[in-house]
Amino acid sequence: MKKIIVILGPTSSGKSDIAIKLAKKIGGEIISADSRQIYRGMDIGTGKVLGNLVSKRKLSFFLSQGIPHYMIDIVSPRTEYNVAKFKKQSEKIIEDILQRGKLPIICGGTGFWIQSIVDNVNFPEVKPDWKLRKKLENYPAATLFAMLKKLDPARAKNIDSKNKVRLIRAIEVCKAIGKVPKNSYALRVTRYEALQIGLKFSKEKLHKNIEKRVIARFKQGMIKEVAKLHQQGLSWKKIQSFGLAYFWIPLYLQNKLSKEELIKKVIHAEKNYAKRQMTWFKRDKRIKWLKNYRDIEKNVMIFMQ
RNA sequence: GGGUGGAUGACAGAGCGGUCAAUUGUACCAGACUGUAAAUCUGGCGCCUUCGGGCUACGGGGGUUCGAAUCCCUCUCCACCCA
Repeated sequence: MKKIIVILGPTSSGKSDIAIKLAKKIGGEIISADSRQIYRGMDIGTGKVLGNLVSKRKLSFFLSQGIPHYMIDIVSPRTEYNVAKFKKQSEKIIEDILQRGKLPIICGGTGFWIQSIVDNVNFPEVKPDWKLRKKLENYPAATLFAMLKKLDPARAKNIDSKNKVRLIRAIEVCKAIGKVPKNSYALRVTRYEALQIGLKFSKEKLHKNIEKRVIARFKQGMIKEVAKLHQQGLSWKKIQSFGLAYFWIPLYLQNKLSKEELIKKVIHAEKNYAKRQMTWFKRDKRIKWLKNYRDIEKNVMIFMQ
């Protein structure tokens, strides 16, 4: 089976550096699996550009050395993007990389997106029905759950009955194609043989890294970046929907928050985010958790043989 | 010096005689996750437990009461007002 490498980990774990080093060593090309780095104009806040990670100059340096990065800056922040699109698009890229005899390295922190490729998750082809969604949003979760139960008892069985976002999507799929296709959540036929490597840190170390990085980002002009996005016509609400720093900075720019509070909030949000990421990763027992680059390289070499 | 209002779990803040180990929010811990995933959602959160319950708790001390976080007295501290 075709082989791919995955480098994953929580925010601030230094994934990018490792991935680039590895790519250079073994002739790899990098596919970013990051749900926010896909957007153009969101550079500092998403960690695309940063001191101890990959500065813009550094990034182009590596690019010029023939290590391409895919799935970065691919759409405008106005675009509705999602896992299904990510999966389709990056699988094409993976095939292309493999065809050229190179090694695809998926690098990122968006667990769901990584899983979509590793487990070949099959998403139903049902586009968002905004009118329906708007209507359903008014109902309480219990009502939505009852609706779904009638439409598709099988899906109702394993859905989170209190999560409106999920319930609405499930109902949407049912309305469009009868019910949620079974294989969309039960059948997994893998397409690639993936070596998933996780970068592990103690919580203390990770928190320190996060603090350092957030402060560095502010120094680099993260606030200006957000102001610019707004100038370009993105509403505060839209910007806030991107989460973390993008959630809090608009409040500061509207004078609803002091700078000191802002920095605190962003650091806190990043730490919580890292925790959520780890919760996701922890349950995948196939992930090999490693600490230093040498071990990673060794494991990759063995895997490649 | 006089008066008034306060003191509640990590913090904020409800409760104002029993149904209170104490609403709620935040923080913290754990978890879920199949087309929004940096999103969305769930559970736990005094101590002990053979999971029946037991113990210690709403600033300190004392009292009233079958019963007090809730009422009374007093002390300490805080806030505001009058001197």
